[in-house]
Amino acid sequence: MTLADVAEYAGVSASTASRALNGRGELSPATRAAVLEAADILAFEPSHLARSLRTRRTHTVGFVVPDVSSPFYAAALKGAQGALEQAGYRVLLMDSTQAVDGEVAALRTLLAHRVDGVLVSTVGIDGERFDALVTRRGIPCVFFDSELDGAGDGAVLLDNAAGIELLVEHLARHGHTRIGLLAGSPRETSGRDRRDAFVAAMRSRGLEPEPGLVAGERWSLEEGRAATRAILAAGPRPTALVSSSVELALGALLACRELGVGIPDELALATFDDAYFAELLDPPLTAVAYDPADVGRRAAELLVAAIGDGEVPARDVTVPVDLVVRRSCGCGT
Amino acid sequence: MTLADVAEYAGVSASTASRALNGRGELSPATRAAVLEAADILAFEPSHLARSLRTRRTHTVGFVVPDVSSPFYAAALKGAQGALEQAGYRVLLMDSTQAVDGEVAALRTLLAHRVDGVLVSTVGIDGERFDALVTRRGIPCVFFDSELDGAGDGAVLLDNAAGIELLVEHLARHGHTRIGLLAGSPRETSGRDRRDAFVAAMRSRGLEPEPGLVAGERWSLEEGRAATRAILAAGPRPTALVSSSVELALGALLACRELGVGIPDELALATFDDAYFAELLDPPLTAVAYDPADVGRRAAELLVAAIGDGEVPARDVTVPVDLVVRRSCGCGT
DNA sequence: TTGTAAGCGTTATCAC
DNA sequence: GTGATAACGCTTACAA
Repeated sequence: MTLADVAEYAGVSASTASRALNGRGELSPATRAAVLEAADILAFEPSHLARSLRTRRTHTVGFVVPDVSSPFYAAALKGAQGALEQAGYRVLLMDSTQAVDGEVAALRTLLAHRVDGVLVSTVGIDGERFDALVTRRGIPCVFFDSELDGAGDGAVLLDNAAGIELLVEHLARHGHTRIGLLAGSPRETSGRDRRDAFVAAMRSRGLEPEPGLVAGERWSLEEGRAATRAILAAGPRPTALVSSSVELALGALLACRELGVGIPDELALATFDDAYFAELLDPPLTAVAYDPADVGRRAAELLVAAIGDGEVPARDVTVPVDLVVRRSCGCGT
Repeated sequence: MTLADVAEYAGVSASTASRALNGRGELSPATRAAVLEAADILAFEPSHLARSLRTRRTHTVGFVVPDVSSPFYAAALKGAQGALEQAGYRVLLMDSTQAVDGEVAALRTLLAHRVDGVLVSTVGIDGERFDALVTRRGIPCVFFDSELDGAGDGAVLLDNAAGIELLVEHLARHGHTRIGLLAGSPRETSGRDRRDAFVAAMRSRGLEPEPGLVAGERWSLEEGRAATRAILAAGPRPTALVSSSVELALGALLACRELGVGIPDELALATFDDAYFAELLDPPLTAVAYDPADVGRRAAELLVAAIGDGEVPARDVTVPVDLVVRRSCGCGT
C-alpha cells in the first residue's frame, strides 16, 4: 500500500492524497473524505522512510546508555521514551556496553539512521571524536547523568555535590570521622563529581579523606564488593562508608555479610541512588533519592526544544536529590 | 556528504562508488581504493533511509514491551539488543505501557518505520488486530515472555509450569498445605500459565486451591501488597504463599512487615523470578531463577532467522528455570 | 482546488 | 570495469 495506491483508489493525484492525509493546503471536503476513506480501506500506513528522505527529518532520536539493563538507565529510558513519544519522536536504542568504542559505534549507527538528535549518557568519549561525529554535523545532543564538559546542547545532571554532602553530613552527625568512599567510574562526570564532592565534604569538616579508604572505579555490584573488601583490609577500618551508587552499596552489603562485619554497628553505610527495594533490604539502606525517569524526561524535553529551535542556548538542568534515612546509617536501631 | 559527493571526489560515477563501498561487482582495485579514500576523507556515512527505501529492508527491528523500566524487560532488551546488533539490526523501542491500545499504537508506529520484524511481549492484543497489523503484512514476529496463541513466527517462553511446580513442591515439602497465590495479569499468557500451573500443582497433591487464597491481576509491587493483605484478611490464613513475580513478592514482604506477619515463620514465601538483590533482602527470597537476558537473546535469534529464511517453521523455545533456595521459604532458619 | 514534476540518496538494471 | 538511468514512496513548488 503506497500513497499512489490510495490516490488511485480515491481517484485523485498523489499530491492531493498527500495533502489530504497531512491536512495541508486547501482542498474540497469531498476529496479529503474520499482520500481518508481510501486510506482507511486500504489500511495505508505512510512510509516514514520515504517521508524522512524527502523532508530530511526522521522524527527519530537516538538514546545511548552504558547499560540498558541497569535500573537507573532503564528508568531514564522509560521517562525519555514517554516524553519523546508525546512529542512525536521514536527512540532508537543503543547500548555502549560501558566502552568508549561502543559509544562511538553507537553514534555512527545513529548518524547513518539520520536521527534528528541524540540523548547520551557518556562513558567518556573524547571531545574530538564527539565533535567530528556529532557537533560538526549539527546533530542536536543533550547529555544526561554524565556529560562531556561544554559539548552538546544541554545536559541534565543529578545534584551530585548536594547528594554526597547530604550523605557525609548525615554520617558525620552520627559521629563518624573515619569515612570511606566507594567510588564509581572516574571516566564519567557522575563518578568524578561524586568523588570530588566527597573530598570537599570531608575537608569542609576538617577531615582528610584517606587514600586507603577510597576505592572502586566501575559501577557494579562486584566492584562494590571488591572495593569494600579492599577498604576493610587496608589498615584501620573506617566506621562508615559512603557509596556512589546502589550497585556499589549492594556489593558492600554482600562483602560485609561475607566478612561478618555488622551494618550499621561495625560499619555504617549510606549511598547515592535509591532503589524501590531499598526499604526491604537487610538492613534497609539509607540513600540519596531522586526520580530517574525524570532525568530521562527532562533530557528529552531539552532535546526536543533543541531540535525545534535549532540552537537553544545550552541549558543545563540539575535534578534535585533527597536524603531518605533508613537503618544502614545507624538510625532507628 | 552524499554518495554523489564521494563519487565526484573520487572522479567516478555514483554507481561505481556504491559498488566500491558495498564490495559488490568487479571493479579495478585502483578505483575501489580511490572511492574508499574519498569516503574516508569526507567522513561519508551512507544514508540508511535512502538505502532502505531502495532495498526495502531497514535492518531495524521493533521491540515492544509492557514496561521497559521493569528489570525483566530491561534485561531482555539488553540481551536482544546485543544479539540484534551482532546480526546487523538496530532496535526501535516501544513501551506499550501495559495497555492493549498502547501495544497497537506501538505496532502501527513500527509498521510506519518499515521494520524488518518485531519482538513483542504482548499484554493481550487480540488475534484479529494482530493479524491485520502484522500477519497480513508479512512482518516476521516473535513473541517472548507472553505470546498470542498460534500467532507469529515463534515464541520464547519461560518454563512457567515447571517453575510453579518447583515452588509448590518445595513449600509442600516444608509441610504446607494451605498455600496461597499472588497472581499476575490474566491477560498475559505468563500470568495465566502460572496461575493454571499453581492449580495443577496443588491438585496433583490432593490440595484444592481456595478461591480466597488466590489474588492479584497486575504485575506490580503495589498489587502484591494489596493482594497479600486481601489474602491475609480472608478467613483462615494460609501458611505459605507462592508469588508469580518478584514485584509481587516484594509487595508481599512489605505487607507482611506492615501487618507484623513474620516471614517465614508465620508465612512462608517463594516466588517466580529471581532478582540480583534477592540474597540481600530481609529475609532472602527463595525464588525460581532464569536468565532474562537470554530470553531476549533467544527471541532475537529466532527473529533474525525468521527474517532471513522468510518462513521458518514456527519454533517455540522454552527457557529452563531453577529453584534457588534461600530463607523466605523457611529453609536454614 | 487539484495536478505535474522534481527531488530526497541510494541501489539495480542495463548498456557500453 | 564503469556509467547512465530508473525506481524506491513520499512532499512540495509551481502550474493550471
